[in-house]
Amino acid sequence: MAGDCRHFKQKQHNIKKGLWSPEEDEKLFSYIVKFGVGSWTSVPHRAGLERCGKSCRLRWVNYLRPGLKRGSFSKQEQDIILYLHQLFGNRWAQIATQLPGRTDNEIKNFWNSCLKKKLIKQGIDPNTHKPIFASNECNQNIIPSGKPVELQEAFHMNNNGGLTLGDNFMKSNLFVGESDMGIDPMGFDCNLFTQYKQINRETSSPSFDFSNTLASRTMMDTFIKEESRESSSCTNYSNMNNLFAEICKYEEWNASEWQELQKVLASNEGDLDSYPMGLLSENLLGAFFAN
DNA sequence: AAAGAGTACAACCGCCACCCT
DNA sequence: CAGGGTGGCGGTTGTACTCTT
Repeated sequence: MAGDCRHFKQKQHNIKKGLWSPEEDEKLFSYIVKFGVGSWTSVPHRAGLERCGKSCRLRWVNYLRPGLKRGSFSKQEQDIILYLHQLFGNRWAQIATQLPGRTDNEIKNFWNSCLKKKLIKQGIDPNTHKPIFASNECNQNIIPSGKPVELQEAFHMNNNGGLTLGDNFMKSNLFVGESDMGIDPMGFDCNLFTQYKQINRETSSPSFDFSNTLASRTMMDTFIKEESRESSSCTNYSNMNNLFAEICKYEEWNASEWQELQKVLASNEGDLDSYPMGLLSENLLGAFFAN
């Protein structure tokens, strides 16, 4: 079968399985840092490992890759997972794109071992995110019950019970992109920030009100899903400057503030904390400088 | 202290889609 | 167009650790 190690052109004997030793980690890490990945098929041989390429790839992606967060999920991360799972279902890779430093495997494990049970305990069907014994579908909100503060602020409910992207949507940490933690700045515009900008470009209303109708909910779901689907073919470093400009425009910076940032970017130094850039981390700027 | 149960997480498996020849 | 190679994904299993009795 193509999915197992057989399709990584390797002899089947001497293929080690199971947990990775620190020595193996060291070999793989130093090889990739030195030479990059190239073809995973050739990595084990070149790195002196008795593993299949697929196993090496998995170890790198899920464990060794720089920028990965370790440790337990924060309340905010849990809220985001809950929300995105309601939108995407078990599309862990999609969900992971919105959680910088977390891998799809990690999120999947966390869901299966913890969040799922939590929901069931609360009487919520983890598949549908609706109360298990609920009969009236109209009463179900798109935001999970026990609405997380962050999400509430980002997607606040209007008087009709509809969903509105509020001003705080931009400011919420939902917009801390992949570039935070210093990973994958190439994928920055895959995140909800771009989706929001897209929405604002395509609609005249600055708040883009989603009333609580099936049609509008479907519209929003579809929109986000479509945007996410496009995520693999997104930006490159050259877009970063435009991105900064966009953010500054949104933040309504004046000309002098913008010039100040340009100076900092040019001089590659300065105290970035003093800038009103809640969405941008120093790591993002670091990635920008590094380019 | 030991054994069994439960939990968390790492790793594997099988399938699919894409690319290249 | 067909077929092989490869990377990526989601589901599942295995294992180490923790908790409970």
